[in-house]
Amino acid sequence: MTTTPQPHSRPQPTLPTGRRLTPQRRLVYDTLAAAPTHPDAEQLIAQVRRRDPSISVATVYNTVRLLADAGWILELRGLGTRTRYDANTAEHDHFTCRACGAVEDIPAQLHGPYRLHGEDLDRYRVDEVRVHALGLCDQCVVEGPGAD
Amino acid sequence: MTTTPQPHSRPQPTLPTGRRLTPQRRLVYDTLAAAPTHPDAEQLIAQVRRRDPSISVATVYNTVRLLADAGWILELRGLGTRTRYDANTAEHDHFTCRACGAVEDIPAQLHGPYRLHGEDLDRYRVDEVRVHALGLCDQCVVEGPGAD
DNA sequence: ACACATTCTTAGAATCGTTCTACAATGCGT
DNA sequence: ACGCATTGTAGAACGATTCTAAGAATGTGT
Repeated sequence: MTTTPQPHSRPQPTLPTGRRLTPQRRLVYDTLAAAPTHPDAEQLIAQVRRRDPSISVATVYNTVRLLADAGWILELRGLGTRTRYDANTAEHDHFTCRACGAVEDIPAQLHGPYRLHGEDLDRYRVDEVRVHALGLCDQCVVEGPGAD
Repeated sequence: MTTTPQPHSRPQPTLPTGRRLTPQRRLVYDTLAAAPTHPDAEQLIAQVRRRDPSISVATVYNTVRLLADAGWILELRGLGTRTRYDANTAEHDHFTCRACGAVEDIPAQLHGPYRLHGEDLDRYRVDEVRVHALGLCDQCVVEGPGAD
């Protein structure tokens, strides 16, 4: 990593009108912002409960939806069966390890610009392109291509 | 379309040993191969039932899994909430319309090569890159940018 | 500080998409 | 035609997510 972002800084201090940043919500956001890999709901709930065992499943689900709508976090669908959550809202792509299932960010500057071209493009009004790489992470390559 | 593939040709006439291409399975495959957009399970079941109303939900689910394992079709996760199915197994990307939810193929030659670069790439052993574009399809642009 | 309206958290029920189970029906090799 | 593995069906079961109802907490105006 060349830059060191503050994991606890709130990128968008605005929630929809009337909605409050409660301790539970702050806890969910902070927990997610501190997670290196992008947890799914079950993992996030477990991590959050280490700090507040009384928080309910519904509160975490409600909170991630609220935070996603507000633009504080990203909901990642399609990286596997479950929805994963990502506190990094800067433009970036994702890498999934086929062996261990871990999901990592790929900084946007690590890949060249993706550009659609061709005559058929008249049919598309593209405003976002998501890139998802799959393969083996460093650790799984080391630990044993022959194992399993 | 510049090329005109035969929708009813079977790309891989091999199923796992002992598994038969039954009328129900052929119907599911043919229906999917004839669908312009990539249906989810519910849509596919409805389309299949127009030709065979007695086919069961489980049969369609079992069949798409079998066909996917055999490489006849692709399971598309992450384009929305539900899994969608695609009889086009050639390399290509996908476009999702934010307005109507339709999913279309983007031929691989319509975009430039995606290439990872940078020193951090030592950590990734990428073997596949999926690209997903989002925006508005031709029809939804025409029908009304202001009409939500 | 008090009353009030709004928002929040909680536990459990409900829902949605998908998979599993049990059993009858089918089809292939002999 | 017989035996046996494979298949199709309906419905139950399952896991992830969302909804509901009720009470608790918060903020505001006085």
